[in-house]
Amino acid sequence: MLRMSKMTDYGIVLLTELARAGSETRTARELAAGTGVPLPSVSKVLKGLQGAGLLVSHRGASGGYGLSRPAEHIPLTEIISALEGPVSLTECGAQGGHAPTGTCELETVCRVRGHWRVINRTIQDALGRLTLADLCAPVPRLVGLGVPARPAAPAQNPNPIPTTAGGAHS
Amino acid sequence: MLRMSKMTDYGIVLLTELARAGSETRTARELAAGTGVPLPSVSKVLKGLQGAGLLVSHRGASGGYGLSRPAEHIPLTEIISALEGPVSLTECGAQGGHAPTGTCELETVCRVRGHWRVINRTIQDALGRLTLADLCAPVPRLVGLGVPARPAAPAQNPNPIPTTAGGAHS
DNA sequence: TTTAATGCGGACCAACTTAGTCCTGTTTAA
DNA sequence: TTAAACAGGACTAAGTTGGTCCGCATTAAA
Repeated sequence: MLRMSKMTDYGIVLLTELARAGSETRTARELAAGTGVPLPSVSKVLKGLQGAGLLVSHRGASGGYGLSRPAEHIPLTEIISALEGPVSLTECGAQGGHAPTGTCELETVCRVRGHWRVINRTIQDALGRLTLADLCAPVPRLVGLGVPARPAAPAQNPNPIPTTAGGAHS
Repeated sequence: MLRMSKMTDYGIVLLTELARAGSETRTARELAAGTGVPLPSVSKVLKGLQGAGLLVSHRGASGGYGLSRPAEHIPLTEIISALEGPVSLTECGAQGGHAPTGTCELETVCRVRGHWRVINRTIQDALGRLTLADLCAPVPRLVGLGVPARPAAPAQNPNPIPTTAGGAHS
């Protein structure tokens, strides 16, 4: 499935809500009400985003959270990696030092490893080119994602087999 | 972390090993010995790949597994989705029907959803452009991944903050 | 000065997922 | 007939995740 954790999903929803508030701050309570995310989880996610430097917080009465910089300057990769570590499909290729060489017991025989670095960078590039501001735009009219503007065809994929094993998982 | 499951990782390692064998078949036992992956797991993964149509199996004595088609015609997306469902960062955008509309309780308020479709397709494109044959090539000299050849800079990312929350997760 | 609202930093738990093991068929070449 | 190999389960242990809760520190306003 290759999915993000729910918390990261929450984080993105909360950030877009916050971006819509412009320079005003919002309390965790307000954001919970506005998005439908349960308050304790909102709290936890916001704390994480604050720790990563994406949000600034004001404590005390009439406190709240605000973006630390304009939404245009917050790339999607940074949001994701703030909440669940470096964007990487495999442990071994993670640049953050998650697998400090030696963790993967197959390392000596693994002939695939070098390729993951490239693949991971590709995904990071695609995700990093998208900012929080893009996610706030009303209609998904995203360009410059690194994929040539092109119809729905699977591009240079010359095999006629329907991608994704068809019914196996549906 | 955004990672694949270990089983999928195994699957890819096993498939490359199998691709190296050309048109010969290999037994689960041989593959386990050749890759270092524990035999029961090898068995499980191969069964999955067989069910998805990526492998053909021959039962009985001197049986074994072989690729169902040339490695050049097996895109990476198909391998991944065979072992862990459709390639998608979120449940709600998954094309396989995993979340049959209504699963996500935030659906009515979620303003981000439309964007995920685009993001997911981007990643699918990048991954689908790569085949098993590419993964077998000795050196990662991969082109045409959909990302314009470009230096290591994170592209249009003008913020000075070190991506990935720095020490928080390392 | 007091009060109440708010974020901070944890500990904690239940549920789910994952990786791994094992067992009993069935098939098939020798 | 035999043994090697795949097929298809059930099962378990460990880890992760999502979610809850609590007491504390901070601060604006009454």
